[in-house]
Amino acid sequence: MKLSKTSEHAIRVLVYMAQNPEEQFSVNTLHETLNIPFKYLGRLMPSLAEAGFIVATHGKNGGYRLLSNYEFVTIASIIDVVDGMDSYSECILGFENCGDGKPCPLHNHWGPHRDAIKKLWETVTLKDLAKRGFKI
Amino acid sequence: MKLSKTSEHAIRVLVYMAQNPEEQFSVNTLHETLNIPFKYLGRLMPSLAEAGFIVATHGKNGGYRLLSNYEFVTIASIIDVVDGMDSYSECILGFENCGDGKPCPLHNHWGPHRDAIKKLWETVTLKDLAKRGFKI
DNA sequence: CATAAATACTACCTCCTTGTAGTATTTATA
DNA sequence: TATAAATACTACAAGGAGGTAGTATTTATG
Repeated sequence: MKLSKTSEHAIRVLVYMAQNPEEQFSVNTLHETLNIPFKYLGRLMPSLAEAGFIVATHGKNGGYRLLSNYEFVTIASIIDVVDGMDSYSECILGFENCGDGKPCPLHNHWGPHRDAIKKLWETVTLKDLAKRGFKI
Repeated sequence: MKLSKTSEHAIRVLVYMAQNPEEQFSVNTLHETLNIPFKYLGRLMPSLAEAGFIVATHGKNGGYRLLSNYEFVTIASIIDVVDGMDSYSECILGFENCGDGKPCPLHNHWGPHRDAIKKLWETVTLKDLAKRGFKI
């Protein structure tokens, strides 16, 4: 029922960056602004770059900048990179082949909620979340 | 987005027992029927007994039996014992004081789903789930 | 009373997540 | 060209979840 800490961090960083999508941010700035451990963030950012959300500039005055497709980056695509989206398709009781044909006791109760949340994450984009006035 | 393995086990055990609520089950029987590790189950059951879901009979021919209030035992009360229900009230991004007044970027999207699932777990009882034909 | 079969307890092991530390590499600039 | 400031890489440490193992305790029964 929770995101991993790493997913929380990733979403917060990217939403924060999306509030000033043209700006370049150093890891140190993000660390100080968002209260995310510096070294941990320094390991997360390259994976977000590899995933195609951001791009790094090396050397002095370097940092990270959002890619221009950020308007279409969904929460699901972020979770997918960090945690994986598997749990949003799987049985809540862990049965491999639970489904409409052979449901577990919770299947009919849980399925609609799980699907609704999955669809939510697949629909909401960084742009949707980048409005000011939110706690980041 | 997942229950812990231990919660999965606890729910499966209790739903299975609720299908024959008068019967007494040994840990070994439950282990073999439900494919839950014997020793792990042997540690889980006393905690379910302490929580008031089941009662143990010691010695030869002993085992566990559901208590008579099982009809009113909710999924939430089981999760509460094993995992805790805290995450069903907390902010999805981990903000301590996220709320309607000072929402995080996901608060308005996530809150309704989180609340709906919490209500579901607080509503569904072992009796509701004990119907036959389910995969246990 | 001895034995068998059951729960109860305690210690340990492994893996994953989170976080920390140090060092290498890259690049702007005085 | 030397320095400073940034990312990149790699190893390690702490803690919790899941699982294993062994032993103690309880009790029915021959």
